[in-house]
Amino acid sequence: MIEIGEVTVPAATVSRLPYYLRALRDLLRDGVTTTSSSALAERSGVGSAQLRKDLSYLGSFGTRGVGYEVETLASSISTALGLGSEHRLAIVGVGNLGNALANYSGYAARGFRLVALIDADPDVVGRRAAGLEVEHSDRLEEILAARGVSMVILATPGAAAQAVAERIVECGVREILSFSPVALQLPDDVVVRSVDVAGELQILAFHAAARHAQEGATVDGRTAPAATAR
Amino acid sequence: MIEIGEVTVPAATVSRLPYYLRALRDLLRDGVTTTSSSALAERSGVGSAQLRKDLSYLGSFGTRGVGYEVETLASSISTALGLGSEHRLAIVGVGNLGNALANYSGYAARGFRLVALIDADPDVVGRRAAGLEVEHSDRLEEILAARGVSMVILATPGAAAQAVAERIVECGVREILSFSPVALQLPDDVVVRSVDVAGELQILAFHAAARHAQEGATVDGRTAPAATAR
DNA sequence: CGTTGTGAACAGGTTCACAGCA
DNA sequence: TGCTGTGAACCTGTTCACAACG
Repeated sequence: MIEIGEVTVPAATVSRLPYYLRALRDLLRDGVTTTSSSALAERSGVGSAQLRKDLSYLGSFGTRGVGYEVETLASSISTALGLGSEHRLAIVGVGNLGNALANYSGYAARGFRLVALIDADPDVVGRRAAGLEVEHSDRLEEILAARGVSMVILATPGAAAQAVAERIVECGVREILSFSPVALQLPDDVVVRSVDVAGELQILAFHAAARHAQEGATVDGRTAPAATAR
Repeated sequence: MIEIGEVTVPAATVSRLPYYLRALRDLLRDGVTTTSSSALAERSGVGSAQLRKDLSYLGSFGTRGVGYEVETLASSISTALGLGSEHRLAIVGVGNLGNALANYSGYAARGFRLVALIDADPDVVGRRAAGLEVEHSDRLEEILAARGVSMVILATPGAAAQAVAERIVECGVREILSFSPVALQLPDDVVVRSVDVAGELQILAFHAAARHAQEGATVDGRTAPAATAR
């Protein structure tokens, strides 16, 4: 649970707000002005009760018997998410993935501004992407301070991640989105969201194995790749 | 909860198995042969009770008073995750992100084999990445069938995602890792894991807003500037 | 002894079902 | 009438604390 102002919002709710916001923006684009919890929930991939309960943590935005005004609700969620103020973003680690993330075009529309690209590899330093030049990580502290960076996307190799993260935190950054597959040890007040592509694939592999185990069992009784039983 | 063989494993547990596996591989690399639940938990970023409970769903792997043998445990988890058999992988949508994902080098080591790159853009078709040539999505069904693809990474623009996903499912693929920021409407037996970079940033923004609201409130009631430590 | 494996207590999140209201 | 907002019931997952045991 996360406190904001005098309200408390469950972490699970916060993690769904971006879905609602996206669905609302799609509706706006399509010229829809009013929607209902069930219609919006379907677009967001959740249940309608879930959606209403989530919104109830932020306030009361709908009209009973009618539904929600798309534009109003979108801006309310947007405000709750803190997208009113601009967040200045740096990408540290500009390999394949960091480069792809730099070229992502959706930052500005969502209140983020990419202001620095940083890497340790001399071959990468000096390259340009997204209108920025990649700068050397020796100057990391200087750059983060000068550009007023408040959020960092960390896309370094795993071996470098912990050390770099510590330097970043030392600069006062408290929100990090990490793509490095390591559990970062950082002070409690630092928020780290972690995206791990290989891990996601492994989770899918587990589901595949479960499916095959079941089919194997029901179809012909032979063992499919399964858990080492107890 | 997910059934595999005669065992039932909570989804939350499955989502942590990759962390444990990674930590174990790091230990192996460092030549460590034995570890304890608390040491392994620390490396994985979870509590030790959590780790032991998670492992208990898969079986009993440790020695009381001693701990776990790193290699044995790693291979047990690996088997549970279905990484024994090879999973044939296609990337659909080879833009910035798809390209970066194609160049990721860790697939083979984790039991995945990238066997096709597919895109709808004629400018992209024909390019090479990771030893493969990008092929046109007109031939998607043909390619997935011929290569025995069982898992797909979907990295198309949002507008195309739903339609492409339906074609993929039609080919018998039941595990999809999507990077497109839309809630895919697919049959219940299809497992979709979704990674949304913009969404993750928005969640971080919420945390930043919460932090500022608190500081602003306690400091002087006005909105506080940047997060200079607490 | 020291560490695992696990029942039992707890916490958090989801779903239900309906009262409240335009 | 129909949809929102929400207390209460339910369910899932986490943490505690200790018995089991090499």
